[in-house]
Amino acid sequence: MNKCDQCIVRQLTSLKALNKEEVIKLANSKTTYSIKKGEAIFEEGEITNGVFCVKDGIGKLSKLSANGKDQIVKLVKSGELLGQRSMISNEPANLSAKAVADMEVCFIPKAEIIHFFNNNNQFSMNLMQTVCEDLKESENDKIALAQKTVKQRLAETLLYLHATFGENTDKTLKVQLTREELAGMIGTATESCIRLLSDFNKLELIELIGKKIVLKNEKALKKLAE
Amino acid sequence: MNKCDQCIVRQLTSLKALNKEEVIKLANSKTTYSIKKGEAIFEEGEITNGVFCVKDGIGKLSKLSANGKDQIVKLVKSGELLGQRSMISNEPANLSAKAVADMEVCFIPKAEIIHFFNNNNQFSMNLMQTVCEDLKESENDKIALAQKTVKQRLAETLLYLHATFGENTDKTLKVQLTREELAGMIGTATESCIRLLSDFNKLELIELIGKKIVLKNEKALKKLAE
DNA sequence: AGTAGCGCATGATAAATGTCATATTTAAAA
DNA sequence: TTTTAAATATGACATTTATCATGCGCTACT
Repeated sequence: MNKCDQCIVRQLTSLKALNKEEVIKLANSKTTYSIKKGEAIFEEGEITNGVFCVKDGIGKLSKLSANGKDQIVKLVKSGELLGQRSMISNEPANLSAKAVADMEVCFIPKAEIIHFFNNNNQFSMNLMQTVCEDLKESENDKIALAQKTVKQRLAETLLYLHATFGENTDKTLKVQLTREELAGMIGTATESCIRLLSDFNKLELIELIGKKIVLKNEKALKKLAE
Repeated sequence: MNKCDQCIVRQLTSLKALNKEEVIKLANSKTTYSIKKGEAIFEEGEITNGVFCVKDGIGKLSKLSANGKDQIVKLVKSGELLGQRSMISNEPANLSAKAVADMEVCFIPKAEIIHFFNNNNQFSMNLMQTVCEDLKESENDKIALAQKTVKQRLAETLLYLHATFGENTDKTLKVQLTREELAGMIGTATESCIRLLSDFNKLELIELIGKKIVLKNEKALKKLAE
């Protein structure tokens, strides 16, 4: 079995506060899953009864809206926990979690998390802080959505994707989202997103290599995003 | 001194989990403030070093954006805690808190909250749950901003104001926001907001009595908001 | 009473964004 | 390889929303 005490990713999460004994408990209760690109970890409305720790890959949290569009609320990468909110609130998942790139995740049952939360102050404080961090980010996103134009949000999102997930050796963005997904992140129509990418391309802010994207002028993008 | 054990509002917050001894500790450390309509409880960037428990009145959490508009992120009423997020994250306030109607708030120093958090599992779980609730709401707002039209968001917001804050004896909404504030809540220009209110008025969905608003056809508003 | 200032209202217009139609390219499947 | 479907791209147009200009009606102050 994969021992959690050797897991580097654990150190990036709230779980870093666990002591030796707790880590053993964790290792005995967790289940590891491989999720292929496009597959779901859990769907909106499901009761998860635990959290998923992302070991590798990239995932998206999204919600299908009335008009049929899939709104991406957040992207996640290794070192993040998924499903904490629903678990704590005792509610079915508000969002779906799907893999944008092949993922490895560990499922940790609710009972374990609650036990750690009640018996390890550092852990509960860490967990609290991550949720608070998510809240802050969400509020700031809200403000951006309310006050920035689609163009500004696209520029901002491209910079965010580059800063958060990095680039390949050919300088293209490592996260490869479809135009539809990108549109879903910034809250616009797919065609509008494609059109603006073309504009950015013509202005040499970015370069489009097939479906891949290279940031060519980050400074100008930053200025555009304000 | 106002004893916290008699405070009805305390029962509505995470603080309901405190035992007798803790409530005495709370009563000895808290400070009560009166905030007049328009005044700030704290401003964006301030370090608050504690939380504010809203006893009475209505407040808004907002952020001034680059273009000079004040984006309202959330309204708060009695029974809510303010500034938990910043306190937990050890960061200056991300948002300003101002009174929309005269308020009474109690300030509770950080040290007390942290002490309760570390020594009372029920309290820490309650606090965690409120932050999770805020997060869920914020994510749902984000989706609405990204996918609904201004008209839909206005209808939704009017219904929310009615459901959350109720109405006066003359049926007008109890929260009295300026058109500018209302526009700031739904993320649009003041003029667009005014124009849509006029439209709703003409369609008899609402009635405008001076600056006050009466919901006349909730069913149709709900349908409009989808 | 006058007048200054602010919030509300509305028109005219421009700009941003969405929608529908239709190519074109890319990737997957047979 | 050929075939097919899906993703990307672009044009034309409709709709939504923002912006600028102006006027009205309060209310506060002198």
